[in-house]
Amino acid sequence: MVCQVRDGTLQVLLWRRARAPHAGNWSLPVGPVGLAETLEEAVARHLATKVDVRDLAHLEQLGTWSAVGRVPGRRVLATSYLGLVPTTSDPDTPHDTSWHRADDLPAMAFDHGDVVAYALGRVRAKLAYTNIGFALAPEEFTMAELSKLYAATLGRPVSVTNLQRVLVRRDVLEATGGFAASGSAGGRPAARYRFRRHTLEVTDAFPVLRPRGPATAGPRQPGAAPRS
Amino acid sequence: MVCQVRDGTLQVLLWRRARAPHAGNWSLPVGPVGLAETLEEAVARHLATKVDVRDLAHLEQLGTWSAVGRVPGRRVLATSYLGLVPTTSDPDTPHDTSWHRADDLPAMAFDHGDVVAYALGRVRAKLAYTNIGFALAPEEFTMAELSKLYAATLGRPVSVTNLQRVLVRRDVLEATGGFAASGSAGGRPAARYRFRRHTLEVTDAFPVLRPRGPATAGPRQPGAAPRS
DNA sequence: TCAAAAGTGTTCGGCCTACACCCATGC
DNA sequence: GCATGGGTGTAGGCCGAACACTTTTGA
Repeated sequence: MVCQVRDGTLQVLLWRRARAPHAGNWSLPVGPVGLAETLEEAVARHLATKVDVRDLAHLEQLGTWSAVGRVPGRRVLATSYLGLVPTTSDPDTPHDTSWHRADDLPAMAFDHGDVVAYALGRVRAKLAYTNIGFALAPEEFTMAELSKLYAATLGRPVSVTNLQRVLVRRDVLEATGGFAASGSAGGRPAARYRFRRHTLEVTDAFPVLRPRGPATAGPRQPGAAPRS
Repeated sequence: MVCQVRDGTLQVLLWRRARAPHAGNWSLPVGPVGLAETLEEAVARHLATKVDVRDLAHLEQLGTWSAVGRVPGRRVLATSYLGLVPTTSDPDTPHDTSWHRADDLPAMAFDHGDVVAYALGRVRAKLAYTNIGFALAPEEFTMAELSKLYAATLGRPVSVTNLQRVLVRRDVLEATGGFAASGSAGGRPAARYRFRRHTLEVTDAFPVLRPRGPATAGPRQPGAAPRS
């Protein structure tokens, strides 16, 4: 399942099926695995050739669906993946595919509705305890822009102030030193930030039942303050 | 991958392969999926018939491994599962299978070492934010016993005091009203507890970036997506 | 000088750890 | 009594949410 923040909302790329079963219904992009490729390679291949998605900033496996009747007529196991595309990418999708708002999805073919619901839950959860935002955001951004991106993904407003503090304290973001120009209405220019790393990391593992670490061991010490 | 707390340590059930490839090496119990069964049904079937594991208190999918050369000679995709067995169960395992301490595992066939490492990480993580302990613990227990179980799984000591407070606050445990007998050395009798629910629940979804709920909303509600 | 937008200081509350202290039992 | 083990009270720390306040710009 490929998703991207477009026009201020989280959207999912769907494909309208041409043939039976479920002809005319929306489904996720799918395809078979070759004998000489991994699942990840197969996913990347199908996405690139079928829907022109070549800028996957993150790809992770969700799970394998195996209900016996999930595809009528024959036995098909399907392993689903979550792919994230940054806002700066705009694939040249074919006519039978289009983006759909995550909060307004159509009925879907097979068990793809379950897959999408699971995937959306996972992205939203991971925003809270990993640096997964790197895969949705552009290379550089202001905190206001990042807040809008998070809000679009989560489906609710996100405080700019607290977002900045949390992500900087966790060392997920760093200031680039650059500033965005003020708008025509004036206002203080916004500092530009970037994600420190562009591979998925758990930045805040759940802390319960762990003994309190020695005060010196904490890599919790922040870097330099974002002002210079 | 089946695991259980035995003799105060977390152990994994392994099977010694008789034939090539990897003859003589330890591997996880495996088996093919039938055309008319789900993956979960296939796992339960193989575990029951091959290694007499019939008391799976919890079974969850881990992921699908697809490296091209993972099985020499032919293409095999494998979907791995995590199965948990409570301490009260003692399967009658055949001669070619045996339990191995999680902290002292042998070299393993195929990519099974990776699977085991991944599974152990998942169990340990989920102890912190779900009620997954129900699948390892007996029906009733004292807090001292549960603490030993957690310690065995996590590989480090767990404070009885704080474990009790955390799990009761989250409404994961409830007192049965019964008491364990004091030992011969005396001491106050320990209250007996049980897990309130015996299906996996996220009891403490990661709270970051969420607006503060209305104070009247009571204890935290579950329902967020699983984190993994 | 004022409005607008960004960033910081500070308070508040929740939750978890640690540790001291109280309770119940057998000898 | 007193040792032994279980349970509770309480203090301290960390972290995040909320919000007021300061900073920096354009008109």
